[in-house]
Amino acid sequence: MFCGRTRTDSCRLPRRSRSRLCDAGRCRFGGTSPSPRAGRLPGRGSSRGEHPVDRQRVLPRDLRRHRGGPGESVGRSEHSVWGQIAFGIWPWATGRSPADCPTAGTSDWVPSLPMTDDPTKREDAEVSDDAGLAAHPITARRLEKLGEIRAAGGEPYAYRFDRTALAVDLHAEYGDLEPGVETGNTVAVAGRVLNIRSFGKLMFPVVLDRTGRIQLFVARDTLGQEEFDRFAEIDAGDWIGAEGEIVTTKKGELSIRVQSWTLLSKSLRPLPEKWHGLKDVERRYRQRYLDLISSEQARDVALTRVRIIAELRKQFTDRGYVEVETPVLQSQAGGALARPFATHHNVLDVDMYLRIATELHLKRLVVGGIERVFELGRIFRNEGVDTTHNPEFTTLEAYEAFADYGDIMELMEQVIGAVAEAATGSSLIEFNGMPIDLTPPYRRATLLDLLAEAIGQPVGFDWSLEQLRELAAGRGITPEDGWGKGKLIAELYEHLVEPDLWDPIFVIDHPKETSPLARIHRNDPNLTERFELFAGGMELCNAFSELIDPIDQRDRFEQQALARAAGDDEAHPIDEDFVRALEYGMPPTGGLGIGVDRLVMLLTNQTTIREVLLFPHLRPEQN
RNA sequence: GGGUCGCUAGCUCAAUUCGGCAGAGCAACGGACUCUUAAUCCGCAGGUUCGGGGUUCAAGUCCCCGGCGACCCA
Repeated sequence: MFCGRTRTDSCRLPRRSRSRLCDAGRCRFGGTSPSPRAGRLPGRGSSRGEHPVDRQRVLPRDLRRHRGGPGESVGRSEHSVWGQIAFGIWPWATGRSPADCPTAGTSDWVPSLPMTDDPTKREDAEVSDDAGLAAHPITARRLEKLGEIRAAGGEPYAYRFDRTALAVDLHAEYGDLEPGVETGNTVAVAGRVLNIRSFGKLMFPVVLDRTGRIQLFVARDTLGQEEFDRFAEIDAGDWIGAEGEIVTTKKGELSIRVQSWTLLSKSLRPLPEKWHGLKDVERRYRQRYLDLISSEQARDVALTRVRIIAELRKQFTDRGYVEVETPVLQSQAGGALARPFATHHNVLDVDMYLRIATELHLKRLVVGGIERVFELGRIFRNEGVDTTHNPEFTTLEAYEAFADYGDIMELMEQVIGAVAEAATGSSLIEFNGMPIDLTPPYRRATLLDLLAEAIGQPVGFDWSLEQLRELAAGRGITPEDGWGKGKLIAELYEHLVEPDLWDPIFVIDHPKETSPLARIHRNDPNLTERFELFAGGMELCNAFSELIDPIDQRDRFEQQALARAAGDDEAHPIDEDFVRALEYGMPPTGGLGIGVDRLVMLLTNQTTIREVLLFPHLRPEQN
C-alpha cells in the first residue's frame, strides 16, 4: 500500500510561488504527486553554518502571521532530552560492555572489504595518521601525555568503571539544595570532561554523561597534592570516572567533591569550541559524534526520534498487529516505482536489489492469514539527495484484514495523536515557525473538492480531456501525450492544492489512473479508495483499500511491463508470485504506509531530513 | 543536470571599493589565583587561506579547472 508515495510524493513545505512545477512521472505507480523537489522552504537565506536552532529564526514573518504567529507555539521544555533520558529511553543508555557482542569483528558477511593486497600500503596509511597527530602541537602534546601516563605506570584506556549515579538523577534528587551544603552521600560519576575552570588549588571540571552534565569540585585539600597535580593534566574531551561527596558550592552549584578519580579514556583531539560548538553543517553530519557531544539539540532530536519509533511500534503492537521482517535483498524490487540499488550474490551468481518498499511481502503475509501485520524498517531508493530525500529511509507499512480506508483513517488519527503526545507531550506542535494542531479528528476532503475550491469551479471526470488539458496548461502545467483525465486532475491537484495544505487533512479518493495499487472506489469507477494524510506541507501517510483482485492486479502489472519495455526503468516489474498469492485469495484489507523520517521532521521541528538521521548520506570525503 | 553562495589557526569568525606584511575570541602552551558557571588576569605560540593551474612586481582576494557542502531551480 505504501508504494513509496510517502517518499517520492509531495512532502512540500509551504512556499510562496506556485510557479515551480513538479516534474511528473517520478512515481506513477502510486503517486499522484511525484515531486522529487519536495520540501522547498520559503525565504531561507544563506545557510552557511546554519544550525537547526538558528534556522527557525530566519523564517519569513509574513508566513508566521499567516499561520497565527509564534505566540501559539508550544512549549516543549518539559520534554527536553534530559526528561526523556530520565525515562530510560536514551538509546545509548544501556551501558553495554564489549562482552555483549563477543562476535564483533568476526562476522563473515562482508566479502568485499576493500582490503589492500599490499600490507605495506596499509601500514603507511597508519603511520601517516599517527604522524598527523604528532604534527600538530595540540595533538602532539596529548600523545605526549599518553606516553607520560604509561611511563608512570598508568593506563590511559581503562577497562571498566563502576558508576553509581547519573547526572540527571543527581540534579533531580539534589537540585534544590542551598549553597554550601555537604550531604554526606558519596557517589561515583563518569563521563566526558567538557571543560575545566581552574583556580590554582581548585578546579571545576564539567562532566557530561549520557543524561546530562554534572560539575566536579576538585580541591587540593581534598585530593592531596599528588592526585591534584595528576588531575591537572586532564584535557577537555577525556573520559573520567570520579568518586566523591555530593555537595553544593558556595555559589550553589551541585557538584561532586572528588575524593578519587580514574582516567577512563584519553582524548587525543580537541573538542569543538565550548561556546559556539560545531557549526559547520558538513562536519556535523560527517562527524555526528562531535555534534552529539557539543549540541544538546542534536541529542534531543536523536532521542525524540527514538521515542517516536518506540511509540509507533507500541501503537500497532497494542492493536494486535504483528511486527515482521521481510527481505531487504530481493531478486526484483517491487512495491513501488523507484530505481533500486543493485548488488550481486557471488555464490548464487545472481543480481540482487535492495528493497524499495515492504508492500508486496506484507500483503503475502495477509494472504497467509496474518491478518494484522506491520513492518518498521529501512528501504532504499537509488535517487537524488535533498532536504527530504535520503537514499535509505524508514517506513512503517501496516495491513489490516477486513478494514477499508475509512478504518485506516481512524487508525491514523489515533496513531498520530499518540505519537505526537509521546514525542512532544502535546498534540499542539510548531513546525517551521508555524503552529499545527494534530488533535484528531482531521479534516477529510476529496481531491476533486479541494481542486474545485482552488480553481473556483467544480471540476471532474465530466469534463472533456481537452478541457482538462487546457485548464492544466493555463495553470503552468505542460500536459504530456499519454496523460488521461485522471493524471491531469492529479497534476492539477498537486500544483494547486498541495502546497497550501498545512493543518492535518485527509485528501481522499484519488483518480484510478494514478493509483494502480488501490482498489476501485465503490461509488465511482474513475476513483480509488485512497487517502493521503498531509500535515505541515508534507505527506505523512498514504493508504488504500487494498487491491485484492488478482485479475485486476495482473492487468496493472502488465501495463507496467509495457512501460518498462518502452524504456521506463522505474516501471514496476511483474511479480508473478505476488499475483499467485492473490489468486489464493486475499481478504479485504486496508493498508497504510508512513514516512517515518518525515513524521520525525514534523515532530522535532526540523525542515531537513538530514537533521533527523544520525548519519545522513553524503559524498565520500576526499583529500 | 543548471545557477548562486561558501570553504582562512583545533573551533567560531575577521582581513576595508579597486590585489599590498593573514588577524581576533575561545581552545592549547607558560604563569597568577580555594567557589567558578563562556571564570578572570598576564604572557606566549599557533596558517599548504579546500586542491591544482593561470594573470601579476605582488593573490585569501582576480581568472580557469577540480573537490566537498548549503540553498535555489529543473
